[in-house]
Parts: sequence; structure tokens; C-alpha cells
Amino acid sequence: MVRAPCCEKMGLKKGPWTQEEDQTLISYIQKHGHGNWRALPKLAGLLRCGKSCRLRWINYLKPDIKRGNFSSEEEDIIIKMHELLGNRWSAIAAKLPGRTDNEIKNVWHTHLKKKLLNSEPKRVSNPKIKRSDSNSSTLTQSEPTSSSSPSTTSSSEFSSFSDMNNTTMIKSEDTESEEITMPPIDESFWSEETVMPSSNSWTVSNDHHQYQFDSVETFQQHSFGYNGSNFDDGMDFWYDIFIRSGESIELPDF
DNA sequence: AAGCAGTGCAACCGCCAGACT
DNA sequence: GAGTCTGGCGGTTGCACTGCT
Repeated sequence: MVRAPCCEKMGLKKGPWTQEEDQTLISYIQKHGHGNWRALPKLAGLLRCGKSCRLRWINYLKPDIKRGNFSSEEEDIIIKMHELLGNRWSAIAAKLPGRTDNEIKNVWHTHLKKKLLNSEPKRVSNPKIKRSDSNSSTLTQSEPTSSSSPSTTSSSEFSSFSDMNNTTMIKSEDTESEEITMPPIDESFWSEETVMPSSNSWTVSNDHHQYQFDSVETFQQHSFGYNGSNFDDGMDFWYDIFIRSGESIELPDF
């Protein structure tokens, strides 16, 4: 490794573990428990630092470790948990018995991140929005409704009101109490949508729900603020929509 | 067959919080 | 309260393997 090794300068071994070392560690812990990790290697007769022993035990030698490929259910859990918790791998691991934070972190970086990038170039989310477990979503133009209030861009707070025929109107109003449940927006969102310019009302829908935004600005603001994203992220999101629509259209006037 | 690039994964590091002295 | 120790966490690295040219 590039960084200064903590163990090497003390004459301790580093790098991959041998079968003998594994066996030594296992039998010591089975007999005595791990107790003090720092003292363990000396007591067990290992030329490793305590940290290395702990990592090896927790990630690979513990009896209840589940090895092998992740199931699609496990992957789904990781994706959902990551959406909620971010890079809190240990918290995610707690939801997957037998899986370690290190393993989950690796799976995320090697498989799931790419998977998500391929299927969802930009995720539409907002701290105020909870996703439901519905399937595909599409973005379509809709006629401005009479119930829509004129757009305002003064706030990031929104309210949802009325749920007629599973249509939720999302207005740009200041309301603190209500949360909006939005369907996940997957690949079909990007491939099937019809994006039209100069519309003042937008609808995101799937098989079960339909969400109507009273203004371009409202929908635009829902696309902002994901995990603290900034204005540039929001702009990227809009450009993605327009690019993927395959249409040559004007960007809304921000 | 050899060389190269990309990928997956085990293992390391620094940092931090809580426990202990 | 201050200093030290320890365990735990997340980020990162480097090696081994695989596939492609």
C-alpha cells in the first residue's frame, strides 16, 4: 500500500492472510474470545496488528458470515438503504445478516453503482419526497389545471393536495407537515417520456400513481436538493431530461 | 502467446467517538 | 477536564484475475 503501514514498522506482517494464520486466529478466538484486539495477536502468537486481526475475523472468519454472490433481493435492499442512509455501510450491513460492511461497500462500488448509473442517469428525489415501491414512471406533459396556483419559486417547501384517481397535485406552497410519496423513477422514465417545451404543468406517472406539478418551477425544484445537491446538479438533471427526450427543445427559463 | 486494460476484492489507512485513567 | 487507548467506520489502494486485441 502507498500509505505508511502501521504494522510494518513494528515488525508485524501485513498483506493477505495465510491458512495457518486464519486457523491460529480462529482457534484462539474460539477458546478465549477476542477480548482486547490489540493484545490478541501477541497472545495468539500472530505477527499481525490487532486491527488486522479484527478485520480478518469480522469480514471473513466469523462463523455466521455469508459468502457468495448477492441475491437480487439483497441488492435491492442495499440500493434502497443507500438511498436512505448514504454511505453508512455498517448501518446497511445491519439489515443484511451475514454480510459485512466491507463486502457491501465493494458490491456497491463494483456492481450497484454502475447498475444504477446505467438505469437511472439522474435520480429524481428530494428530501421531502418518499418513494413508494411502484414500478415504472413516465414524464409527460399535461394541461395546466385550474387548481394549479401560479408558480412561485420562493421556497423549497411543497404541499401535496387532493388525490383524485391517484393523482397527486404538488404545489409550490410553504407547508411543513406533509410529505409527498413519489414512485421510483426508473429507466422507463427516461425512455418513454414525452417532453414538451413551454408547458406550465408537468406530470410524473406510473401504473399506480400520477403526480402533477403545478408549474415547471415546482417540478424543477423537486429535481433539486437531492442529497444536498446544488443548482448545477439541478441543471444537469434538466439537461438529461431534454437530451434523453430526443427532442430539440428550449430549456425552461430558470 | 503476449501484452494491455478493466474489474473485483481483500486489506490497509486515517479519522473519530466513546471508554477509561 | 485532559490525555490515552480502543474499537469501529468509511475511503482508498494494490494485487490477482479475466477478457480483449
